Amino acid sequence: MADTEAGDVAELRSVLPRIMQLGNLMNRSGLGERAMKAIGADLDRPGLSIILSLHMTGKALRVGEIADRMQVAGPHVTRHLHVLERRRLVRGLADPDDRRARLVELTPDGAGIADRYVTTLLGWFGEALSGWSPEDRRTFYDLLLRFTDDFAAFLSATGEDG
Amino acid sequence: MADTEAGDVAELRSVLPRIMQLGNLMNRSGLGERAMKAIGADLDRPGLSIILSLHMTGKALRVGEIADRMQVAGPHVTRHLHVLERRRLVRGLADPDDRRARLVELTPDGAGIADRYVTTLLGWFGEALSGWSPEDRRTFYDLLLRFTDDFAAFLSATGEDG
DNA sequence: TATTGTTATACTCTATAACTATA
DNA sequence: TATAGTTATAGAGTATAACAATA
Repeated sequence: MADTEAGDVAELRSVLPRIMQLGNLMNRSGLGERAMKAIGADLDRPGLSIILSLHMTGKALRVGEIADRMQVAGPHVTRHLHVLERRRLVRGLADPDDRRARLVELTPDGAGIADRYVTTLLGWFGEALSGWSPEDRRTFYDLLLRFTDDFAAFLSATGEDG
Repeated sequence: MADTEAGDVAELRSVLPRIMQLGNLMNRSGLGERAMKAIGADLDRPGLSIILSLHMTGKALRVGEIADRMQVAGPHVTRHLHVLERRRLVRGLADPDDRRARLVELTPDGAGIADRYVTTLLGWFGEALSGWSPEDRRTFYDLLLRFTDDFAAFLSATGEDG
């Protein structure tokens, strides 16, 4: 048992850099810029992030909800929404239930960009995984889902009290 | 075959948000700040990133090599190295082979912070995975390694020519 | 002439504070 | 009095340009 624990830690230690690397590949590394270029769009990262939040949710969101999903402060979203609205990629609606709030939704143009962006990224992942067996892909998807769920749950469980 | 392909794409589409989420958990989400707090250190993110680069490589690096690993421009590294040097977390050495270059290495203090940081993160991952069977962990580690390798290889293969 | 690194400068991203309108 | 959002302001992170020293 002690051996098993020690082995696990050693193994995990060798994996940690890869998890970090994956995080960097997704965020830094110019992956997003490359995909934007591939689809002929030129949004900055905050703008893209807003559009993807709306796209992945599939419905109109309040400004605060977008900020929560992006994990940024409210004013940051407000500012970038101005740009997106001017470019007719999103539009604001009144919230019938609360007149303080503002609902934001994608225009067809905005939805098109989001969809092409996601499709491009999917294509790249598919190519990177083209040498994998269907079983390995499936297993990887399952375990990755489980891992993100468990890790996010751990973080939120330990984040509030300790 | 067509069905298999379509199924794969649909599956991948459902996984992509999780890969993005994992990237966000690693980079945004305050995970790093939390770990810094847990070990009683107070480095900013660029400083931490420099120290981790040195720690993971395990040897002295040139300024340009650090910048490459962090995927940032050179002057950014130079600036933050000043701070780290003033705090005695890294120190610069002359490169005997090339007098233009400067080698940077961790001091014991710097190495201590890097090690405690990594150990803290490892502990958290271990806790998040505490409900997993050893077989599932092992499989996840293997596939994650393979995925980051394959994806990084795909990006660098397609990045230069097309 | 090309490369390593630094200094100087400017731009992007994001947070905090102060405020307005509605609840 | 509390909440949703905006405006104004400030600070961190990062890039580009200009330069110095060595190759």
